[in-house]
Amino acid sequence: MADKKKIVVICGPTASGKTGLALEIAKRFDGEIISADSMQIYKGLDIGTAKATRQEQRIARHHLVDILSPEQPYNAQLFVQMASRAIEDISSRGKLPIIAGGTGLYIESLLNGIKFSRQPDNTAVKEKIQKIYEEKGGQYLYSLLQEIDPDYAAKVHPNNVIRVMRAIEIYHLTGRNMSYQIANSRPVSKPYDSLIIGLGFKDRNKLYENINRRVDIMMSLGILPEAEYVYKNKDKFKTCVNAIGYKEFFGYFDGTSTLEECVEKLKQASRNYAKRQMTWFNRMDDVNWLFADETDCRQAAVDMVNRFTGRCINGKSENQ
RNA sequence: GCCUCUGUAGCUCAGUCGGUAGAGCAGGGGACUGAAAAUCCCCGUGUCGAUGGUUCGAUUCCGUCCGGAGGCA
Repeated sequence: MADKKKIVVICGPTASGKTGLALEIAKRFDGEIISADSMQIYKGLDIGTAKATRQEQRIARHHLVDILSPEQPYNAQLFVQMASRAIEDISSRGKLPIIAGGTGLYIESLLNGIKFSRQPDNTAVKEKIQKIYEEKGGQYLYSLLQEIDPDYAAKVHPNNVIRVMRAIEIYHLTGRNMSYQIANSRPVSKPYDSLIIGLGFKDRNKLYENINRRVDIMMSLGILPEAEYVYKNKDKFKTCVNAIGYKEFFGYFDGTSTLEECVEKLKQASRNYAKRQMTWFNRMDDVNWLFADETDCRQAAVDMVNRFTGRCINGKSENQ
């Protein structure tokens, strides 16, 4: 326990103020920020992914932002690898690693030290499974999974084709099924000594208002050219076509819907996403929740980190 | 003023040849081990516009009234 690296994690739904809080903590505690975000990793996608601005990034060093080009794939394994390395690096220089982001799977995988099995290039196998799906349907795929891995099949809904395909894929690539992977991927103890701060809202409508407002701001900042860039490359940008903020405008570029409709669609998609994020983070263990709509989050978070790190970089707390 | 259409869940609309209703979306809850900003699961009582009438029984048929859309003058 004693030699585990200390990290601070800031999670929460989109538009809850993670970026601002992370900067504040970084400033006060001499920290560096590691983005736990599946889309901010991409260069050229700034406004739609709500990256910290250039100026903000100057306040504290950012990791895992702007390091892949949009045609490159990104996934949980890569994140865990790169984030672990970044934590080592930051800690070795005596600074505090701050993980901030909204991608639940990534954060949880990192915190639990999930070891993903070695996996060779999977595109061929993926295509093969995809073809089976197109020809024989989801029910058939599911029956394959039932044979390969009855335990995992019992946990996955037959309609969840992506999961079913992935489980079949992992079996073909590694020779071991998903249940085996899950059972053997967790170390005995968690790799980091972590303080997890969750940003939540007592009143969900406040969160939704924040989201709507932020989409309007994105419009004024020029999200449209970014969206058009993704639209024009949608066949190449395999991972980031999924980003909320771009695909909602495709109808506008196709001429099948108005700009207004697309903006509404974007707000809607963001709200739905925020709710899914809340579900994920609510389930996670050891989250210290702060409610952005009723407490002074900044100060409360600073106090928490203070207690956690046992040091006080910038002197006294503000309320004295 | 006359004629036609229309008023059903927060929204868009089905439907009931008269036995008090159901989809999609929204909303709520949940799942999640290499696509995760993805993918998937569960949750539907609402004076069926108002009011009279016919009927054992009306949201459904008839009358009147009040909204809304269109057409003719």
